[in-house]
Amino acid sequence: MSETYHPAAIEPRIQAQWSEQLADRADHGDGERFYCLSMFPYPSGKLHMGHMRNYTIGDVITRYQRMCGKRVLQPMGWDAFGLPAENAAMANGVPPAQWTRNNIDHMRSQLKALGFAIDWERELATCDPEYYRWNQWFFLRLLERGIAYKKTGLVNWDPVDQTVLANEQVVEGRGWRTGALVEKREIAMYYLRITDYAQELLDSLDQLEGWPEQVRTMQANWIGRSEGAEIRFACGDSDIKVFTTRPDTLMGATYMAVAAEHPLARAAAANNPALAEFIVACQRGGVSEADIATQEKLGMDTGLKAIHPLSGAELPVWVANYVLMGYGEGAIMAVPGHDERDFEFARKYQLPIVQVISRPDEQPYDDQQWHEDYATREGHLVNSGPYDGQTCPQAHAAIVADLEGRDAGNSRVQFRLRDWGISRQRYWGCPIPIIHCDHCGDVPVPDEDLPVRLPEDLVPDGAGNPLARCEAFVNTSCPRCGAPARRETDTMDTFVDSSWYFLRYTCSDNDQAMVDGRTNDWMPVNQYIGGVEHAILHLLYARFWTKLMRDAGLVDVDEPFARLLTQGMVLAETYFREDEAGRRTWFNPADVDLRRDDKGRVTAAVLRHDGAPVEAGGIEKMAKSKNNGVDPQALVEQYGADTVRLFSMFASPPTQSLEWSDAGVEGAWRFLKRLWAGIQAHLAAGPAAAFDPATLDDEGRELRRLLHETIAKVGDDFGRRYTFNTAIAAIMEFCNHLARYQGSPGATPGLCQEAWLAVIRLIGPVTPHIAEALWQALGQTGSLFEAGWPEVDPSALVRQSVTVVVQVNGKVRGRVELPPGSSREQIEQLALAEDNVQRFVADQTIRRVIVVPDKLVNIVVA
RNA sequence: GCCGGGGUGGCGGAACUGGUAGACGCGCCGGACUCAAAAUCCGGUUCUGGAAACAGAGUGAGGGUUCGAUUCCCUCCCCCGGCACCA
Repeated sequence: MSETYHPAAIEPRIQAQWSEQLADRADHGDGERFYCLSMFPYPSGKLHMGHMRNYTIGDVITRYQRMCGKRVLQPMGWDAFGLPAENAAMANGVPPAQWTRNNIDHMRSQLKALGFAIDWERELATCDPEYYRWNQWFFLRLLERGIAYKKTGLVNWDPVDQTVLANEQVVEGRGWRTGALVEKREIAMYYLRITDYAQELLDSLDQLEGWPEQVRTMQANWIGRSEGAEIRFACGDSDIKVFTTRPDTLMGATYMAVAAEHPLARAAAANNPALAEFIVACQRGGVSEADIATQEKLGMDTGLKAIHPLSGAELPVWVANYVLMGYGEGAIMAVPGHDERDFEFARKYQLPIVQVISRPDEQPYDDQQWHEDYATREGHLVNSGPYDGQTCPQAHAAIVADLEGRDAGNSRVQFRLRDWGISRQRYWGCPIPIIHCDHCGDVPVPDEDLPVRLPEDLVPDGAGNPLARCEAFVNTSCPRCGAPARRETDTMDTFVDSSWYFLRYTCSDNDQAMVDGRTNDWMPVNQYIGGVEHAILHLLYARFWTKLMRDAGLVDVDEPFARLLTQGMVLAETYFREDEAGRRTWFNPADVDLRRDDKGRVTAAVLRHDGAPVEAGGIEKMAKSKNNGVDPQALVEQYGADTVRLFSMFASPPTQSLEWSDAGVEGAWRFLKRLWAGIQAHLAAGPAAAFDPATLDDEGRELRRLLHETIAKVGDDFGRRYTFNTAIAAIMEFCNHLARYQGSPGATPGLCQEAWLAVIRLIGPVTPHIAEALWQALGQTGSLFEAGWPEVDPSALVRQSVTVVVQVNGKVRGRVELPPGSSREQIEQLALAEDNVQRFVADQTIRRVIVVPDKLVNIVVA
């Protein structure tokens, strides 16, 4: 054993041993199965801290579970299709395929250097035809079942580049490359009927007890089930169908509003140039919900009148930009008296506002000013003819019944969730296996012709999909009639790729089927780990896809992920200088030095190479745009993988954001050096004889109690709480005690040996290389990770005495020592005898004494 | 705008079920070792007052419940994530 800690020598040696032992294979060992999965990365170039943190969390859980005797599957793969590869291609002229595969090779080697216990035999990349052929195959099954279908949808359109833009490519209403004002455009796309599964996706959230409550809440809100009524308003020769959650307010409807894309709006615009112009104006701007929800509410009267189904009143029909074509029917009945958005709109356009629900305590209704209580269901009906005096629930039922009687409406459940549009007008994705034939229409590619391979040599230029211009790809013949035909050039949403990759890991070598029996052996994933930013979309689509595969008889599970851990983001300080024009230049924290006052407060920041000051821009998510990214690779080279792993687990609990700190990394490095030195000193003292715990002196007994308390604490933190930061803090704390004990004259070497062996096993999941090396140095044979988790000796936990805090009126005034399990009377008596307590109780009357056994006494005086 | 989360010393964070606020680490201050520095080791470190014992204040702001609130309830402020074509 070398005298000092040299990770650069240890880590490759230990990794080679693991590799030789096939230690990381999931089909190695015979314990209970445990599937530990981290969200696979997009191969963006190099590993960033978010990846590093995500995979370290997964590895800690994997190694801990393996030490507990489980047979663990921890796979890895690549979410390899997507927009960044096209952007890189535009910037560098390199085909996305080449760029992506180079990145994968580099990032794989980075992951291997970090010592993750990954079963690399199962690696997959979604851009491999052997993977995406099953996207295509299953899409064709969905088409047969009617789950996949074609309809039109709205997209962002860049009129200059003549291309569809992603929401992130729309910056302040303009195309990111051209600066042109973005328009909404309607195009034909393939959709999946996720709304057919809305109720099940909602109901089964209750079974996901291993998921964070906030994620379940977000998904439930996203699915957005609401109960209400569908109501039909006659309008000329047709009906306007609306959905409302408040049929009880029907008598307060004073106008109708339809989306700009609503057929009625279009029809009305045909001979109304002003309206046509307004509808065109509504086409401006992006399609994202955030854009639409924050824009100014605008509208225009169509001149059409709808007939109120109960009162027979004529209601004006408006086009309004706050009505969404994608939700409900693309039309609403407006009740400005009791809906805040309708109220605002009615005030703006001087439409009538009618109160139909009473206010609390019969306060008068003020139609100049919105009040929160207007939207409640607490009151009774007013101004509603026959329904006056009924409560809201009574009126709800009565009005729906009357509508049903007139065939003008019925009860209905509505979901906010919309069907999943999977078509993308992009090159770097999985081709949709459809052939367009002039005679036969849209014809599915026969199974035996799968996969439809994506040509890998194209380079996008930002103006449309290069696949559409690739004759070799597009031109084919119709599988049905043999006539010349064209391939579909849209590709699939990359969320399709990531909706089932976790199933494929279980059988990635099977070239005959999408999944097989091994899939059911491993599923569901016991622990899934990934960023909270995926809390809704990815996780919802993966749940949905799993249910689709279940209904196709391919898998048995209802839900893919039994337990979910959502990790926080990795943040770092930002530094910048601003020029006269207000443009900011950002400097990497690694190039900035801090000045401090004598209390350690930061007073200034200067750029190292020129010594001149820079401004602190606050702590932000690590990002290229702010130049505040810290490269894990550089730190691994400087300190070794174990130090970087240790710091990233120690700095904050996994679910919270982690603020990067080079000084903190230094602290982790120092701890590992002390650990090494402590064991070095222990070994230098000669062989440790066996010892009898019963013969230990007070110091020895105390140390052994701390050791076994620490073992219990760390096991709980790793296995149940997933608070790795507190586990590491407890290990550090114990090491401080152990080093002090070891250096004391009466130390028992056998106890030190027991303690060090336990410490190494406790820290092993976090810093596996140093732990394995020290395990060997302490004369142990076989791998540390085969050695099992240390067991708590209950006899070591027994205390001689406990400290009880004494409060007077809730303030701590003293402490008393007494044997555990002392009676209330004993505790109270000793507490009252304490000197400082006496000072506060002396001339006062004791009103009450609260005793929390072995912990606290509160004496209430007056 | 809507949905979800967060706010505790100079800094990252701890306090798990309403019971000692500040564990552990960083930084800073003082000391040891050294010709010196680095590394390492020892001591101190929430703020205010005090030599100390100790006292007062203190968990984003304000209010409430309770013997007792970082923890539960109400109102407000600020920051972050998601919003369906970023992944």
